[in-house]
Amino acid sequence: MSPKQHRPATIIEVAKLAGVSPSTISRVLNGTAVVAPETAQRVREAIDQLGFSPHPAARQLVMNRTNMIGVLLQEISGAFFPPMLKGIEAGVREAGYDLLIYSRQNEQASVRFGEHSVDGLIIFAGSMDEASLRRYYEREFPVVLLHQTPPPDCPYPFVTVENKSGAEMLVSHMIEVHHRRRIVYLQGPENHEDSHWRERGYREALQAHNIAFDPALIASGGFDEVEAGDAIENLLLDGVEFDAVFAGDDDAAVGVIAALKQAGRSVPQDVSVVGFDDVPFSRYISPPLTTVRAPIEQVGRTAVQLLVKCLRNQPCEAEVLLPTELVIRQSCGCE
Amino acid sequence: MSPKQHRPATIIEVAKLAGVSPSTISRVLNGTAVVAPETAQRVREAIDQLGFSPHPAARQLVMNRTNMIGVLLQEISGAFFPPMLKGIEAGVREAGYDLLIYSRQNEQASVRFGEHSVDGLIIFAGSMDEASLRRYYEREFPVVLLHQTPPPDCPYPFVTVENKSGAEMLVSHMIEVHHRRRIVYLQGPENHEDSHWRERGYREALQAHNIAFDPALIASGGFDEVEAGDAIENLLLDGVEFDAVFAGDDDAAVGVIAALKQAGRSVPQDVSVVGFDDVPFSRYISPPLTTVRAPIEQVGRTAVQLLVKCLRNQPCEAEVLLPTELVIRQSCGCE
DNA sequence: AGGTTTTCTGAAAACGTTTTCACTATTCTA
DNA sequence: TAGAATAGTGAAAACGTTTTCAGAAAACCT
Repeated sequence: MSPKQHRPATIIEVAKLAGVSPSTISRVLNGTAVVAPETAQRVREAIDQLGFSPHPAARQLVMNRTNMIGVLLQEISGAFFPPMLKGIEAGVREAGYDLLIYSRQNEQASVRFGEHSVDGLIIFAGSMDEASLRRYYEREFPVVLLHQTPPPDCPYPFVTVENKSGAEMLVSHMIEVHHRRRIVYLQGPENHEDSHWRERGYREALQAHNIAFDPALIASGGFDEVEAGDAIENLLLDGVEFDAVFAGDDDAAVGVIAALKQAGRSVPQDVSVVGFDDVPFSRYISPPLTTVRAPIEQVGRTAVQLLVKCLRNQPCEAEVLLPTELVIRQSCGCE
Repeated sequence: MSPKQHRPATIIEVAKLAGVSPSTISRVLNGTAVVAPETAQRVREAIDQLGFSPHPAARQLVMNRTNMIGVLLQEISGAFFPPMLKGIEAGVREAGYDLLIYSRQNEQASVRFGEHSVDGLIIFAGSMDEASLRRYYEREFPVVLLHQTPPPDCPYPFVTVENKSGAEMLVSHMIEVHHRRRIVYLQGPENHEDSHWRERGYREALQAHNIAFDPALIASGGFDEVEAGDAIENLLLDGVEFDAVFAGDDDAAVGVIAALKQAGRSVPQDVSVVGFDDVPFSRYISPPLTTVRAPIEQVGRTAVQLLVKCLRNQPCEAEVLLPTELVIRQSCGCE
């Protein structure tokens, strides 16, 4: 059908073939003005015949928008990101945009990243320093934050989950039904807001049950399987007594369980272990993991929806907090 | 530092400030010609002062390349895609490109997708029909295929793993060391090439040990947890006798194990179960899964490297087959 | 029937770069 | 010292769209 030309057809060739001006082609393409039905028909035929599709760069240049949404994150790995990414992808698709992924493993985010490469940016916690963020804000560049509250002087919208109440449910459960009293908490990466709120929930649950907070029971698990395993190992080596572990997240929990077994402690008889997030494999590990379900996919999708509202200059929530839900399995000691 | 202008600076303003022509700015920006050291210095200062960065669309328009690589896949979920994506991301980053993700959940891939939006495309098995693929080939659009051999008339490069020998190792192991003779194979999604080769390996292992192939032992597991579980349930209901299951992949294997336990069969005492891929959680399920390690991340990275070679008109392998490796854990019956 | 609105279309400017070509000043060659 | 090569720079065309403006033809009014 279409000729074997190496260069794809341009709007001008289509115009010539249809016997009209480029303006008219543009109009039927975008429905931006009414054109006579017969003309439109001729144009459509010409388009088909040449297999024409408009050059995005040309369009971007004149319209000053790319129709792309960017997402900035630290790394794709872990059990946590895939569902989040999936939600983002779905949201982006629904809204008719394309998705540009930036994972800056360790490099600093380029100051001017995405400035005109994308129409808006979704930034995951910790992927960008405050200074850069502020620069975006000054330029009124659309951004929504994920699992991170913005600094007060650049009030970007953000979406996250109810970390504190989730954590509270978790440790209250271990205290109330399994009578645990010495519960260790494994912190996430430094300055990770999720970790901060989970620790708050942990402390409040302790307090509500009149259990004194013991700093010796806090260690760093990095939301990471091996780091968490090492942390537990060290605790054991140091002779710290504990009968339960709130691992921070599910990834860390599997590391904890492995380390505990390795050391000859049985889970959940000797020590209860709980995670956070309810990633897909949590139900399959041994013992099946008691955790809190975070609507990860929904977080991603919601973020996109917020961003799109901003892009359309529609009013948009300043923050959304998605609910979490306790899911009891067996690693806490339940049957 | 930079003025609070709403519109970012253009190359022309930089040129004015530095007292040179736009051409010169372009030259120091791209190092495309030698410019006097003092001039270059002045230009760099002007660039910094205005916080200038070139508009990608303008550049794309004139250079006719986007500096983006696209990846087309069906869905981000499953344990398989994240590592693959991670590898792709790493490769893309290394090569200095950006990554555009297209997941077409169920919609057909637009015929002209990516034609000028990306410089090249990585297409995962089954994400594009042959007709569209052929159209790309006619237009000499750079593509590399993932886990799929191209049709003979469009010999695009492809990368995949040694499915056949991996499967062979797996079932030979079950035959030789665990004396299994009635081994079911759960096929993947229809026309999935990985599944095809794994079945070949399965059959050859059978044959090598003089075990007759029994069609009753073949069912469809879809490389999916619940589909695989259902398949096993049905086999059990139909009274089919078997003492081992090669589940097709790891996702399916967890479904199989769950279904077996549900039915009161113990794994691995009553029946051996093995998967394929060695996704991260495989070691943590109960019992730990015997499987074959496929270098998934490496597959993604290699694909990008091939694609980049094509983009640079360097010679590039027509196919690369990454080796697989047996990893013995306990679901087969080993200790 | 004459004026006014409406409908449809085209010319041309703009978007922000890269690149070719030509030109000047400088350095080299013999 | 004259001519030739070289280094450094600028003017302007090109990339492929969208959009503003204005004009022609057709339809509508009274």
